[in-house]
Amino acid sequence: MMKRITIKDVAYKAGVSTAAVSYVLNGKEGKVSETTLIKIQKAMSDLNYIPDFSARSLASNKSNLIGVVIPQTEDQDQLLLENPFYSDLVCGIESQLRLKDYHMILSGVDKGKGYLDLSMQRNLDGAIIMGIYKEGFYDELKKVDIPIVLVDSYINDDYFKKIGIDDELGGKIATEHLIECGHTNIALVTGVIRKDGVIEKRYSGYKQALKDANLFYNPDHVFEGSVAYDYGVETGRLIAKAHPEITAVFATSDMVALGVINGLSEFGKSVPEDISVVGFDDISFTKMFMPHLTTVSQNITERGVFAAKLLVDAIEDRLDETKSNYVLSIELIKRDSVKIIR
Amino acid sequence: MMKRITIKDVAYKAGVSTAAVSYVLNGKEGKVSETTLIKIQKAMSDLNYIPDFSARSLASNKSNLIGVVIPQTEDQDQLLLENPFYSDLVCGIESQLRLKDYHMILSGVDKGKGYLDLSMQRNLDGAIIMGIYKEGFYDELKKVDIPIVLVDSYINDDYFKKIGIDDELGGKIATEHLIECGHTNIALVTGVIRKDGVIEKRYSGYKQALKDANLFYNPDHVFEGSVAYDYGVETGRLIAKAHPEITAVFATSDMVALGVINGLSEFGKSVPEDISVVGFDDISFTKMFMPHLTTVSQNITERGVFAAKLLVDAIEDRLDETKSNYVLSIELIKRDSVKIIR
DNA sequence: TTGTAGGCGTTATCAA
DNA sequence: TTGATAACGCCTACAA
Repeated sequence: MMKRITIKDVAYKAGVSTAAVSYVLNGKEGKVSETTLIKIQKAMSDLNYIPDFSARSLASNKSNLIGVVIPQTEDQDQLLLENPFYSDLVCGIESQLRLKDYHMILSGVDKGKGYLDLSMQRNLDGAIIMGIYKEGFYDELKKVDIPIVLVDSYINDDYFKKIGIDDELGGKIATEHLIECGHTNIALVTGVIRKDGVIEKRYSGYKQALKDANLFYNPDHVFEGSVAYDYGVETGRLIAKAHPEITAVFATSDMVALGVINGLSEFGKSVPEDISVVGFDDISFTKMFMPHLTTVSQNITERGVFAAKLLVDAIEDRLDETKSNYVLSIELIKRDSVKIIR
Repeated sequence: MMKRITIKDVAYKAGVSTAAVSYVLNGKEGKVSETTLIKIQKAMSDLNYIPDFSARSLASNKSNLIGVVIPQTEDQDQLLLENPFYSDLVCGIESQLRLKDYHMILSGVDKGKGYLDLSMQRNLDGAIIMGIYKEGFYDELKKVDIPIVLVDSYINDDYFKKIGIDDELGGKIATEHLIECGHTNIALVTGVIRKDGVIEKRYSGYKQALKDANLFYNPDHVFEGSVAYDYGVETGRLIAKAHPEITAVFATSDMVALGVINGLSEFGKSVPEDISVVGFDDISFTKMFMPHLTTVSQNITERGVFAAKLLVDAIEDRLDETKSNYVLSIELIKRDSVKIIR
């Protein structure tokens, strides 16, 4: 192991005190004279000095570490990174954090255990949490007292910065589009509708659109299971077999939409000829899938970037304290999975 | 912020010295008596003690942090996490690391900059590097003197632990399968063939299979560009338009294979009826794609788990020092994208 | 088996 | 504008 170059070595070489070095390290301009600044900078680069963040964190309580939490599979074993929605988000977050000189600890959260441990152990400067968790989880989070950005959560608590989209509107425009195209029997295929979750809002939007169009809301046409691909397949089959009246499907995630399409096709139903499908998310994968999916786009990577930027701003104290909800725009992208039937 | 509980508080509450607490913290059994052990444990849980890893890292040079590096997009901006191959791998790594009480810093590496900085700053205990980088990168890595696991690299240096598959064999069995099915004009669609990379080996396997079957190797049938989806589309179109003689394609990644299939279909060619395709990787996506892709499976998530396990073993010094290459098994998964033509 | 105390690399306070 | 020096929380000889 190469001997570690410390602030002392730099100070010695530059002929100044460690305090001076620390000042320039932390960009405390004005604390040192031009000449010493230059001496120190030279010494640092000559010696190839690399600061030790552990020491810095110990002394200053600032770690430049951000915790990023994403949901896990049911068995709490694997991260849901295979879901392109989350991986896109993480990409955005990472690129922005790196830009701002932060590092990211990506992890799931163990069942039972909370996130308190990790945040305290590592002196996290902040955290980005995706998905929704049980109540106690958030209470714990508050105890740590660091800035936290919640992605896709309708938790009603101004302590947290929340970034999301207007999910209700999303559900509404997706459904409206189908209605405009002449569909009246529109199924909803969705994940579990839980309080404070995005799904609940999309569901509301769906119902609202039906109501606005004076269409009958049929609970039998709501298929509530999961937003994963497999549930889509299952439901697609079911619709093909048992619901000839259904001519369109609004799926609350692209993944489940793709599943529906494949499930339908197993029974000879094709999209959009026989049944129209609208998805939600606009994951990068959809471009590879035939037919190209009409979907509600939410610019996922950009959201990751935004979340990271917001968090860093909060950490570095240049944020409007009062604002806690940030809503990004969405857009219906019309592609080839919807047929006009009148 | 809740006042931090330190080792001192615990010691005081348990009526022992801080040293004793530190001993039990580090599982130095035998250093403390049964009774003090119990007292300390009680004090720890009563006070809800959470150790500070920064301090620990500073004092002991052990951070329980692992660096994980994955390749980035060309512009060095975003991680390639949208590539399910990497996200699956990361899932495997994370789950295993969490199990062993390590955390993961996931990052790309900035152009120009090396990885030395991050590893030194954070006192990384080890690193997992995916993909291949330029020579200097590895030299730097060695300077840090921590265990390193390389995924998918044929770098010839025993300093690093390498985990991979027999890519040459993979290329061979994929091609052989096509040959067995009667194909003689088999195109190769692949990423850039670079030294010490996996692609080079798969390419060798391809050539070897042709040779073994006394088939003519036609350089015009090698399409070398990238392993990304878009290049596949492009090449699929090209083959459809300009290469009627080609009846089969071996694509060196599933992503590019899917691209080829879609590119072909744009010109009315369907798989496997008109052209057969074999992929490589067996990413989780393939199950959603029609036709189901015949591919060389490499059990990606498990590889991630294995890489993490290997690294932790190396860090904790229970590894056979002499062994530096670990080769995991692969398997040809026959699905629906290959047609028997004789 | 237990406790004391110095040190890890940095920041920050306070004098100079 | 500088420089000693005491924290920060933990580990680990060394001594008791």
